[in-house]
Amino acid sequence: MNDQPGSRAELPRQYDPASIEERWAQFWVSEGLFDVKTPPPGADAHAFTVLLPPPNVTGNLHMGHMFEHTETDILVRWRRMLGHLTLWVPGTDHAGIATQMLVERQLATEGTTRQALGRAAFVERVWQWRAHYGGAILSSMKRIGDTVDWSREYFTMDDNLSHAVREAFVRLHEQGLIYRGAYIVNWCPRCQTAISDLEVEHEEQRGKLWEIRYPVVGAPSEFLTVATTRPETMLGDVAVAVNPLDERYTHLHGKMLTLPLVGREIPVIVDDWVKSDFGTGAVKVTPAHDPNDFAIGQRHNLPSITVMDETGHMNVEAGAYAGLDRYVARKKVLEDLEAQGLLGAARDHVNAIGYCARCQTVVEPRLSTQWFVAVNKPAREGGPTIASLAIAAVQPDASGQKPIRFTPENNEKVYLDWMTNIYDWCISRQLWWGHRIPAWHCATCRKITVAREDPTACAHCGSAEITQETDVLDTWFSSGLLPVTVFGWPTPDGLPTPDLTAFYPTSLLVTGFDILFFWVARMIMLGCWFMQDIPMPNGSQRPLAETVPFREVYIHALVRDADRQKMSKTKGNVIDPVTIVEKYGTDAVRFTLASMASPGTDIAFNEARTEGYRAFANKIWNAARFIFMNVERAREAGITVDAGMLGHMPSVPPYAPIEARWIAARIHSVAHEVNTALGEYRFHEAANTVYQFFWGDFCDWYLEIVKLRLDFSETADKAYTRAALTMLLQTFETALRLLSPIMPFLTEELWHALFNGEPPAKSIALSRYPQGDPQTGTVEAAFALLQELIVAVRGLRKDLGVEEKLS
RNA sequence: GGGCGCAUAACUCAGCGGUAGAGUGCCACCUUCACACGGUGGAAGUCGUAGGUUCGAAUCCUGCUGCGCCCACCA
Repeated sequence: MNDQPGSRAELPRQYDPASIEERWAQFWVSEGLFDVKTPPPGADAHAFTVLLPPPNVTGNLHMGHMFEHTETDILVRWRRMLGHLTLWVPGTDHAGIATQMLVERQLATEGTTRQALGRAAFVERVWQWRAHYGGAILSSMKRIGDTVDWSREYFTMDDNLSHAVREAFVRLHEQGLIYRGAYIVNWCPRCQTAISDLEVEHEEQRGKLWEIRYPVVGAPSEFLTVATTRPETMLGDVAVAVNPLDERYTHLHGKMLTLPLVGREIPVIVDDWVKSDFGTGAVKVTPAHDPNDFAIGQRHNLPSITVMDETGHMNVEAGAYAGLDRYVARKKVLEDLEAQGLLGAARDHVNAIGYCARCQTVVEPRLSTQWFVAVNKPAREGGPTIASLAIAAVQPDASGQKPIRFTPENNEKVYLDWMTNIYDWCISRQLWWGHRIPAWHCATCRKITVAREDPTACAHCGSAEITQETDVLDTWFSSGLLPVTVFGWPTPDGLPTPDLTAFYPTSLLVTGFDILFFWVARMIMLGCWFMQDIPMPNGSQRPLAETVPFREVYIHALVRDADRQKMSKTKGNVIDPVTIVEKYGTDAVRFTLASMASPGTDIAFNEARTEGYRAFANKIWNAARFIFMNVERAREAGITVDAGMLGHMPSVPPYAPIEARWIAARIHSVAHEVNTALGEYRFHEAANTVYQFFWGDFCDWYLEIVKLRLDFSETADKAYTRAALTMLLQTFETALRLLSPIMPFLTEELWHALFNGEPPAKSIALSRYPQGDPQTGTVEAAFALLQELIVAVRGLRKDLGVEEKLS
């Protein structure tokens, strides 16, 4: 008759997660239990701060998210219960290229395009998309019990964050660290934008290495043979390069060649970069379509001829081939060369083809004008570079401590290798969805004005003929700033905001390997760079260790399907966490993920395992039913347990029954082990330890023995029964707290019920986490002996065919 | 071309120097008043392969085989 939360009346025989989870999820949010007020300056709050990797608003949460959120939430709940001021900041990411592509796809199904819509209308469409998916993501997070601070939830294109992005851009520009220029970049002909090296996926493919004979001018019947994998680019050749030491070609140095099919004359040049032992030892130089060729072109002052447009079709410079798709052009070029007898051998050749990570189109290296961040250039003579700070941030400082620590450790090496070999970062994208670059081009003097506020005139010549740059910023430029921007950077006075003082550096980042370079590295780069100028609260210079965006990075594994396949929408093997959660209960799914979360090992998610943990939840539920039932019986017999005894680690006098001394020792051991495991991100160990304790020790042994002690008859020794009952309740209550970071819903429900609706705190999540001392093992050893004896007797009984009821 | 990871019970995975573990599944018995999403008992692995170190190796080292991943401007 009483279905209020926290009522202990008449629990059903079977645990039904659906009947309680929505209720508690709502309660946690509506009560604002995990919202954190900024502590006043000077308060020593022991903050534990985590920034949630903002999910992309490209779709709903997937199992990988739930895994990441589960691990983080376990740690966050644990830290909170340890008494830290615990802040977990949620948000969502606009995910420029990814989201734009999905909306374009949606438009395609409606028979239209973004171009037909126009920029403003298209962006409006993307905002609608974002409203839908962003909302879905946030409600899923609530459903799975993430204890984030909802009052601080953000979207990467919120006004304040956009403002910060702009400030960062302007500041880097002022420091001479942002430049614009024509360079070879990875270009996706489908997305029609530049993409970064990281957004290119390489795949080895069998192809051909074609040899083409270039006639030598003034020497009839003499040729210089080059080798290429992309013959169509020859139309843009401006030279042929050979190694200066290659004696085969010494006589051709400085000679001119006739570029086949085009007729243009191009020089033979020498460059160390050319490897004599590859191909023919002669390289065609196409500066507009190859990064190495571009570098050669720079060294030798060669022109660049672009023969392909932004859609991957040949342009007017390609003459007769203009308008052809790049692969059609390739075929035709080969045919025409063949016809002219200029095509040599076509050798089998394996090389790595680059694909756009978003749409899988083959990427084209292309000369185009882009914006870059100079990562290896100091802002002032002798000063640090962005990369140098990001390198120092993971290496031991003067005190021998690493400002940032990676778990698993080997990720540190991967990070360092990447950061030490880093190139300038191309941050411009020819997209419509994102932060527009705050630069204005002057039609009069052609110069560029970069400004904090939208200018009305050119800063150089005063002309009003200015138009804003159409490019937007790489998504990761804005998300890379999040650790500072969510806490109020930039500040008008250049001093740390109260939030920065209290919460920066954040304590921990839990994220996947796939965004180690994209995001983790960029946060370190930008965080260290901008925070070096923000003094410490006492006005002193901020040391490197206080500029880092986070002190620890935990890199989690990947969730795969039961067959170890990577989950992907195209394969159709994506597991929707909400579906699974509705089927088994959130706690069972969380427990599954935790129990399999061994650092560094991918998870093959299979439901069979979840079924097992659903049974575990049911076991806990029924243990509670049993206990509550006995509390009720005891009350009827005039025996009550002092609620003041609850909330502490069970302790027993030496004369207490052995099972009481044993379970007390066990829960101390278990608490100790679980705390240690969580401190080392060993989720599976924590989960298995509590599982083993609750089912194996508490239910199978302790509970069975306690049954014999609970005598409510008239003649019973009430003090004796009361002591047993107290110990039982105390242990159970402790176990609930121990379990609650992993199974927050069930433990919340039972905890409130245990206190009969009058718990000592609004939520079990606000209670204290059990702490235990390692045990000497004497009681445990003695009890183990007893267990062995009982098992032996049971076996004997079975062997002899004695009926169990006879005892 | 560099670098990394994994191979343990039918399945999914722990263990990582000292007598092989868990969940699921399987077999037998038990519907006993918390729970059949249960209880009790049980079967099940020459820990990929070949060597080496050690008193002792699934656990450390080396080679091999098979998967998988990351990084890379040799046309």
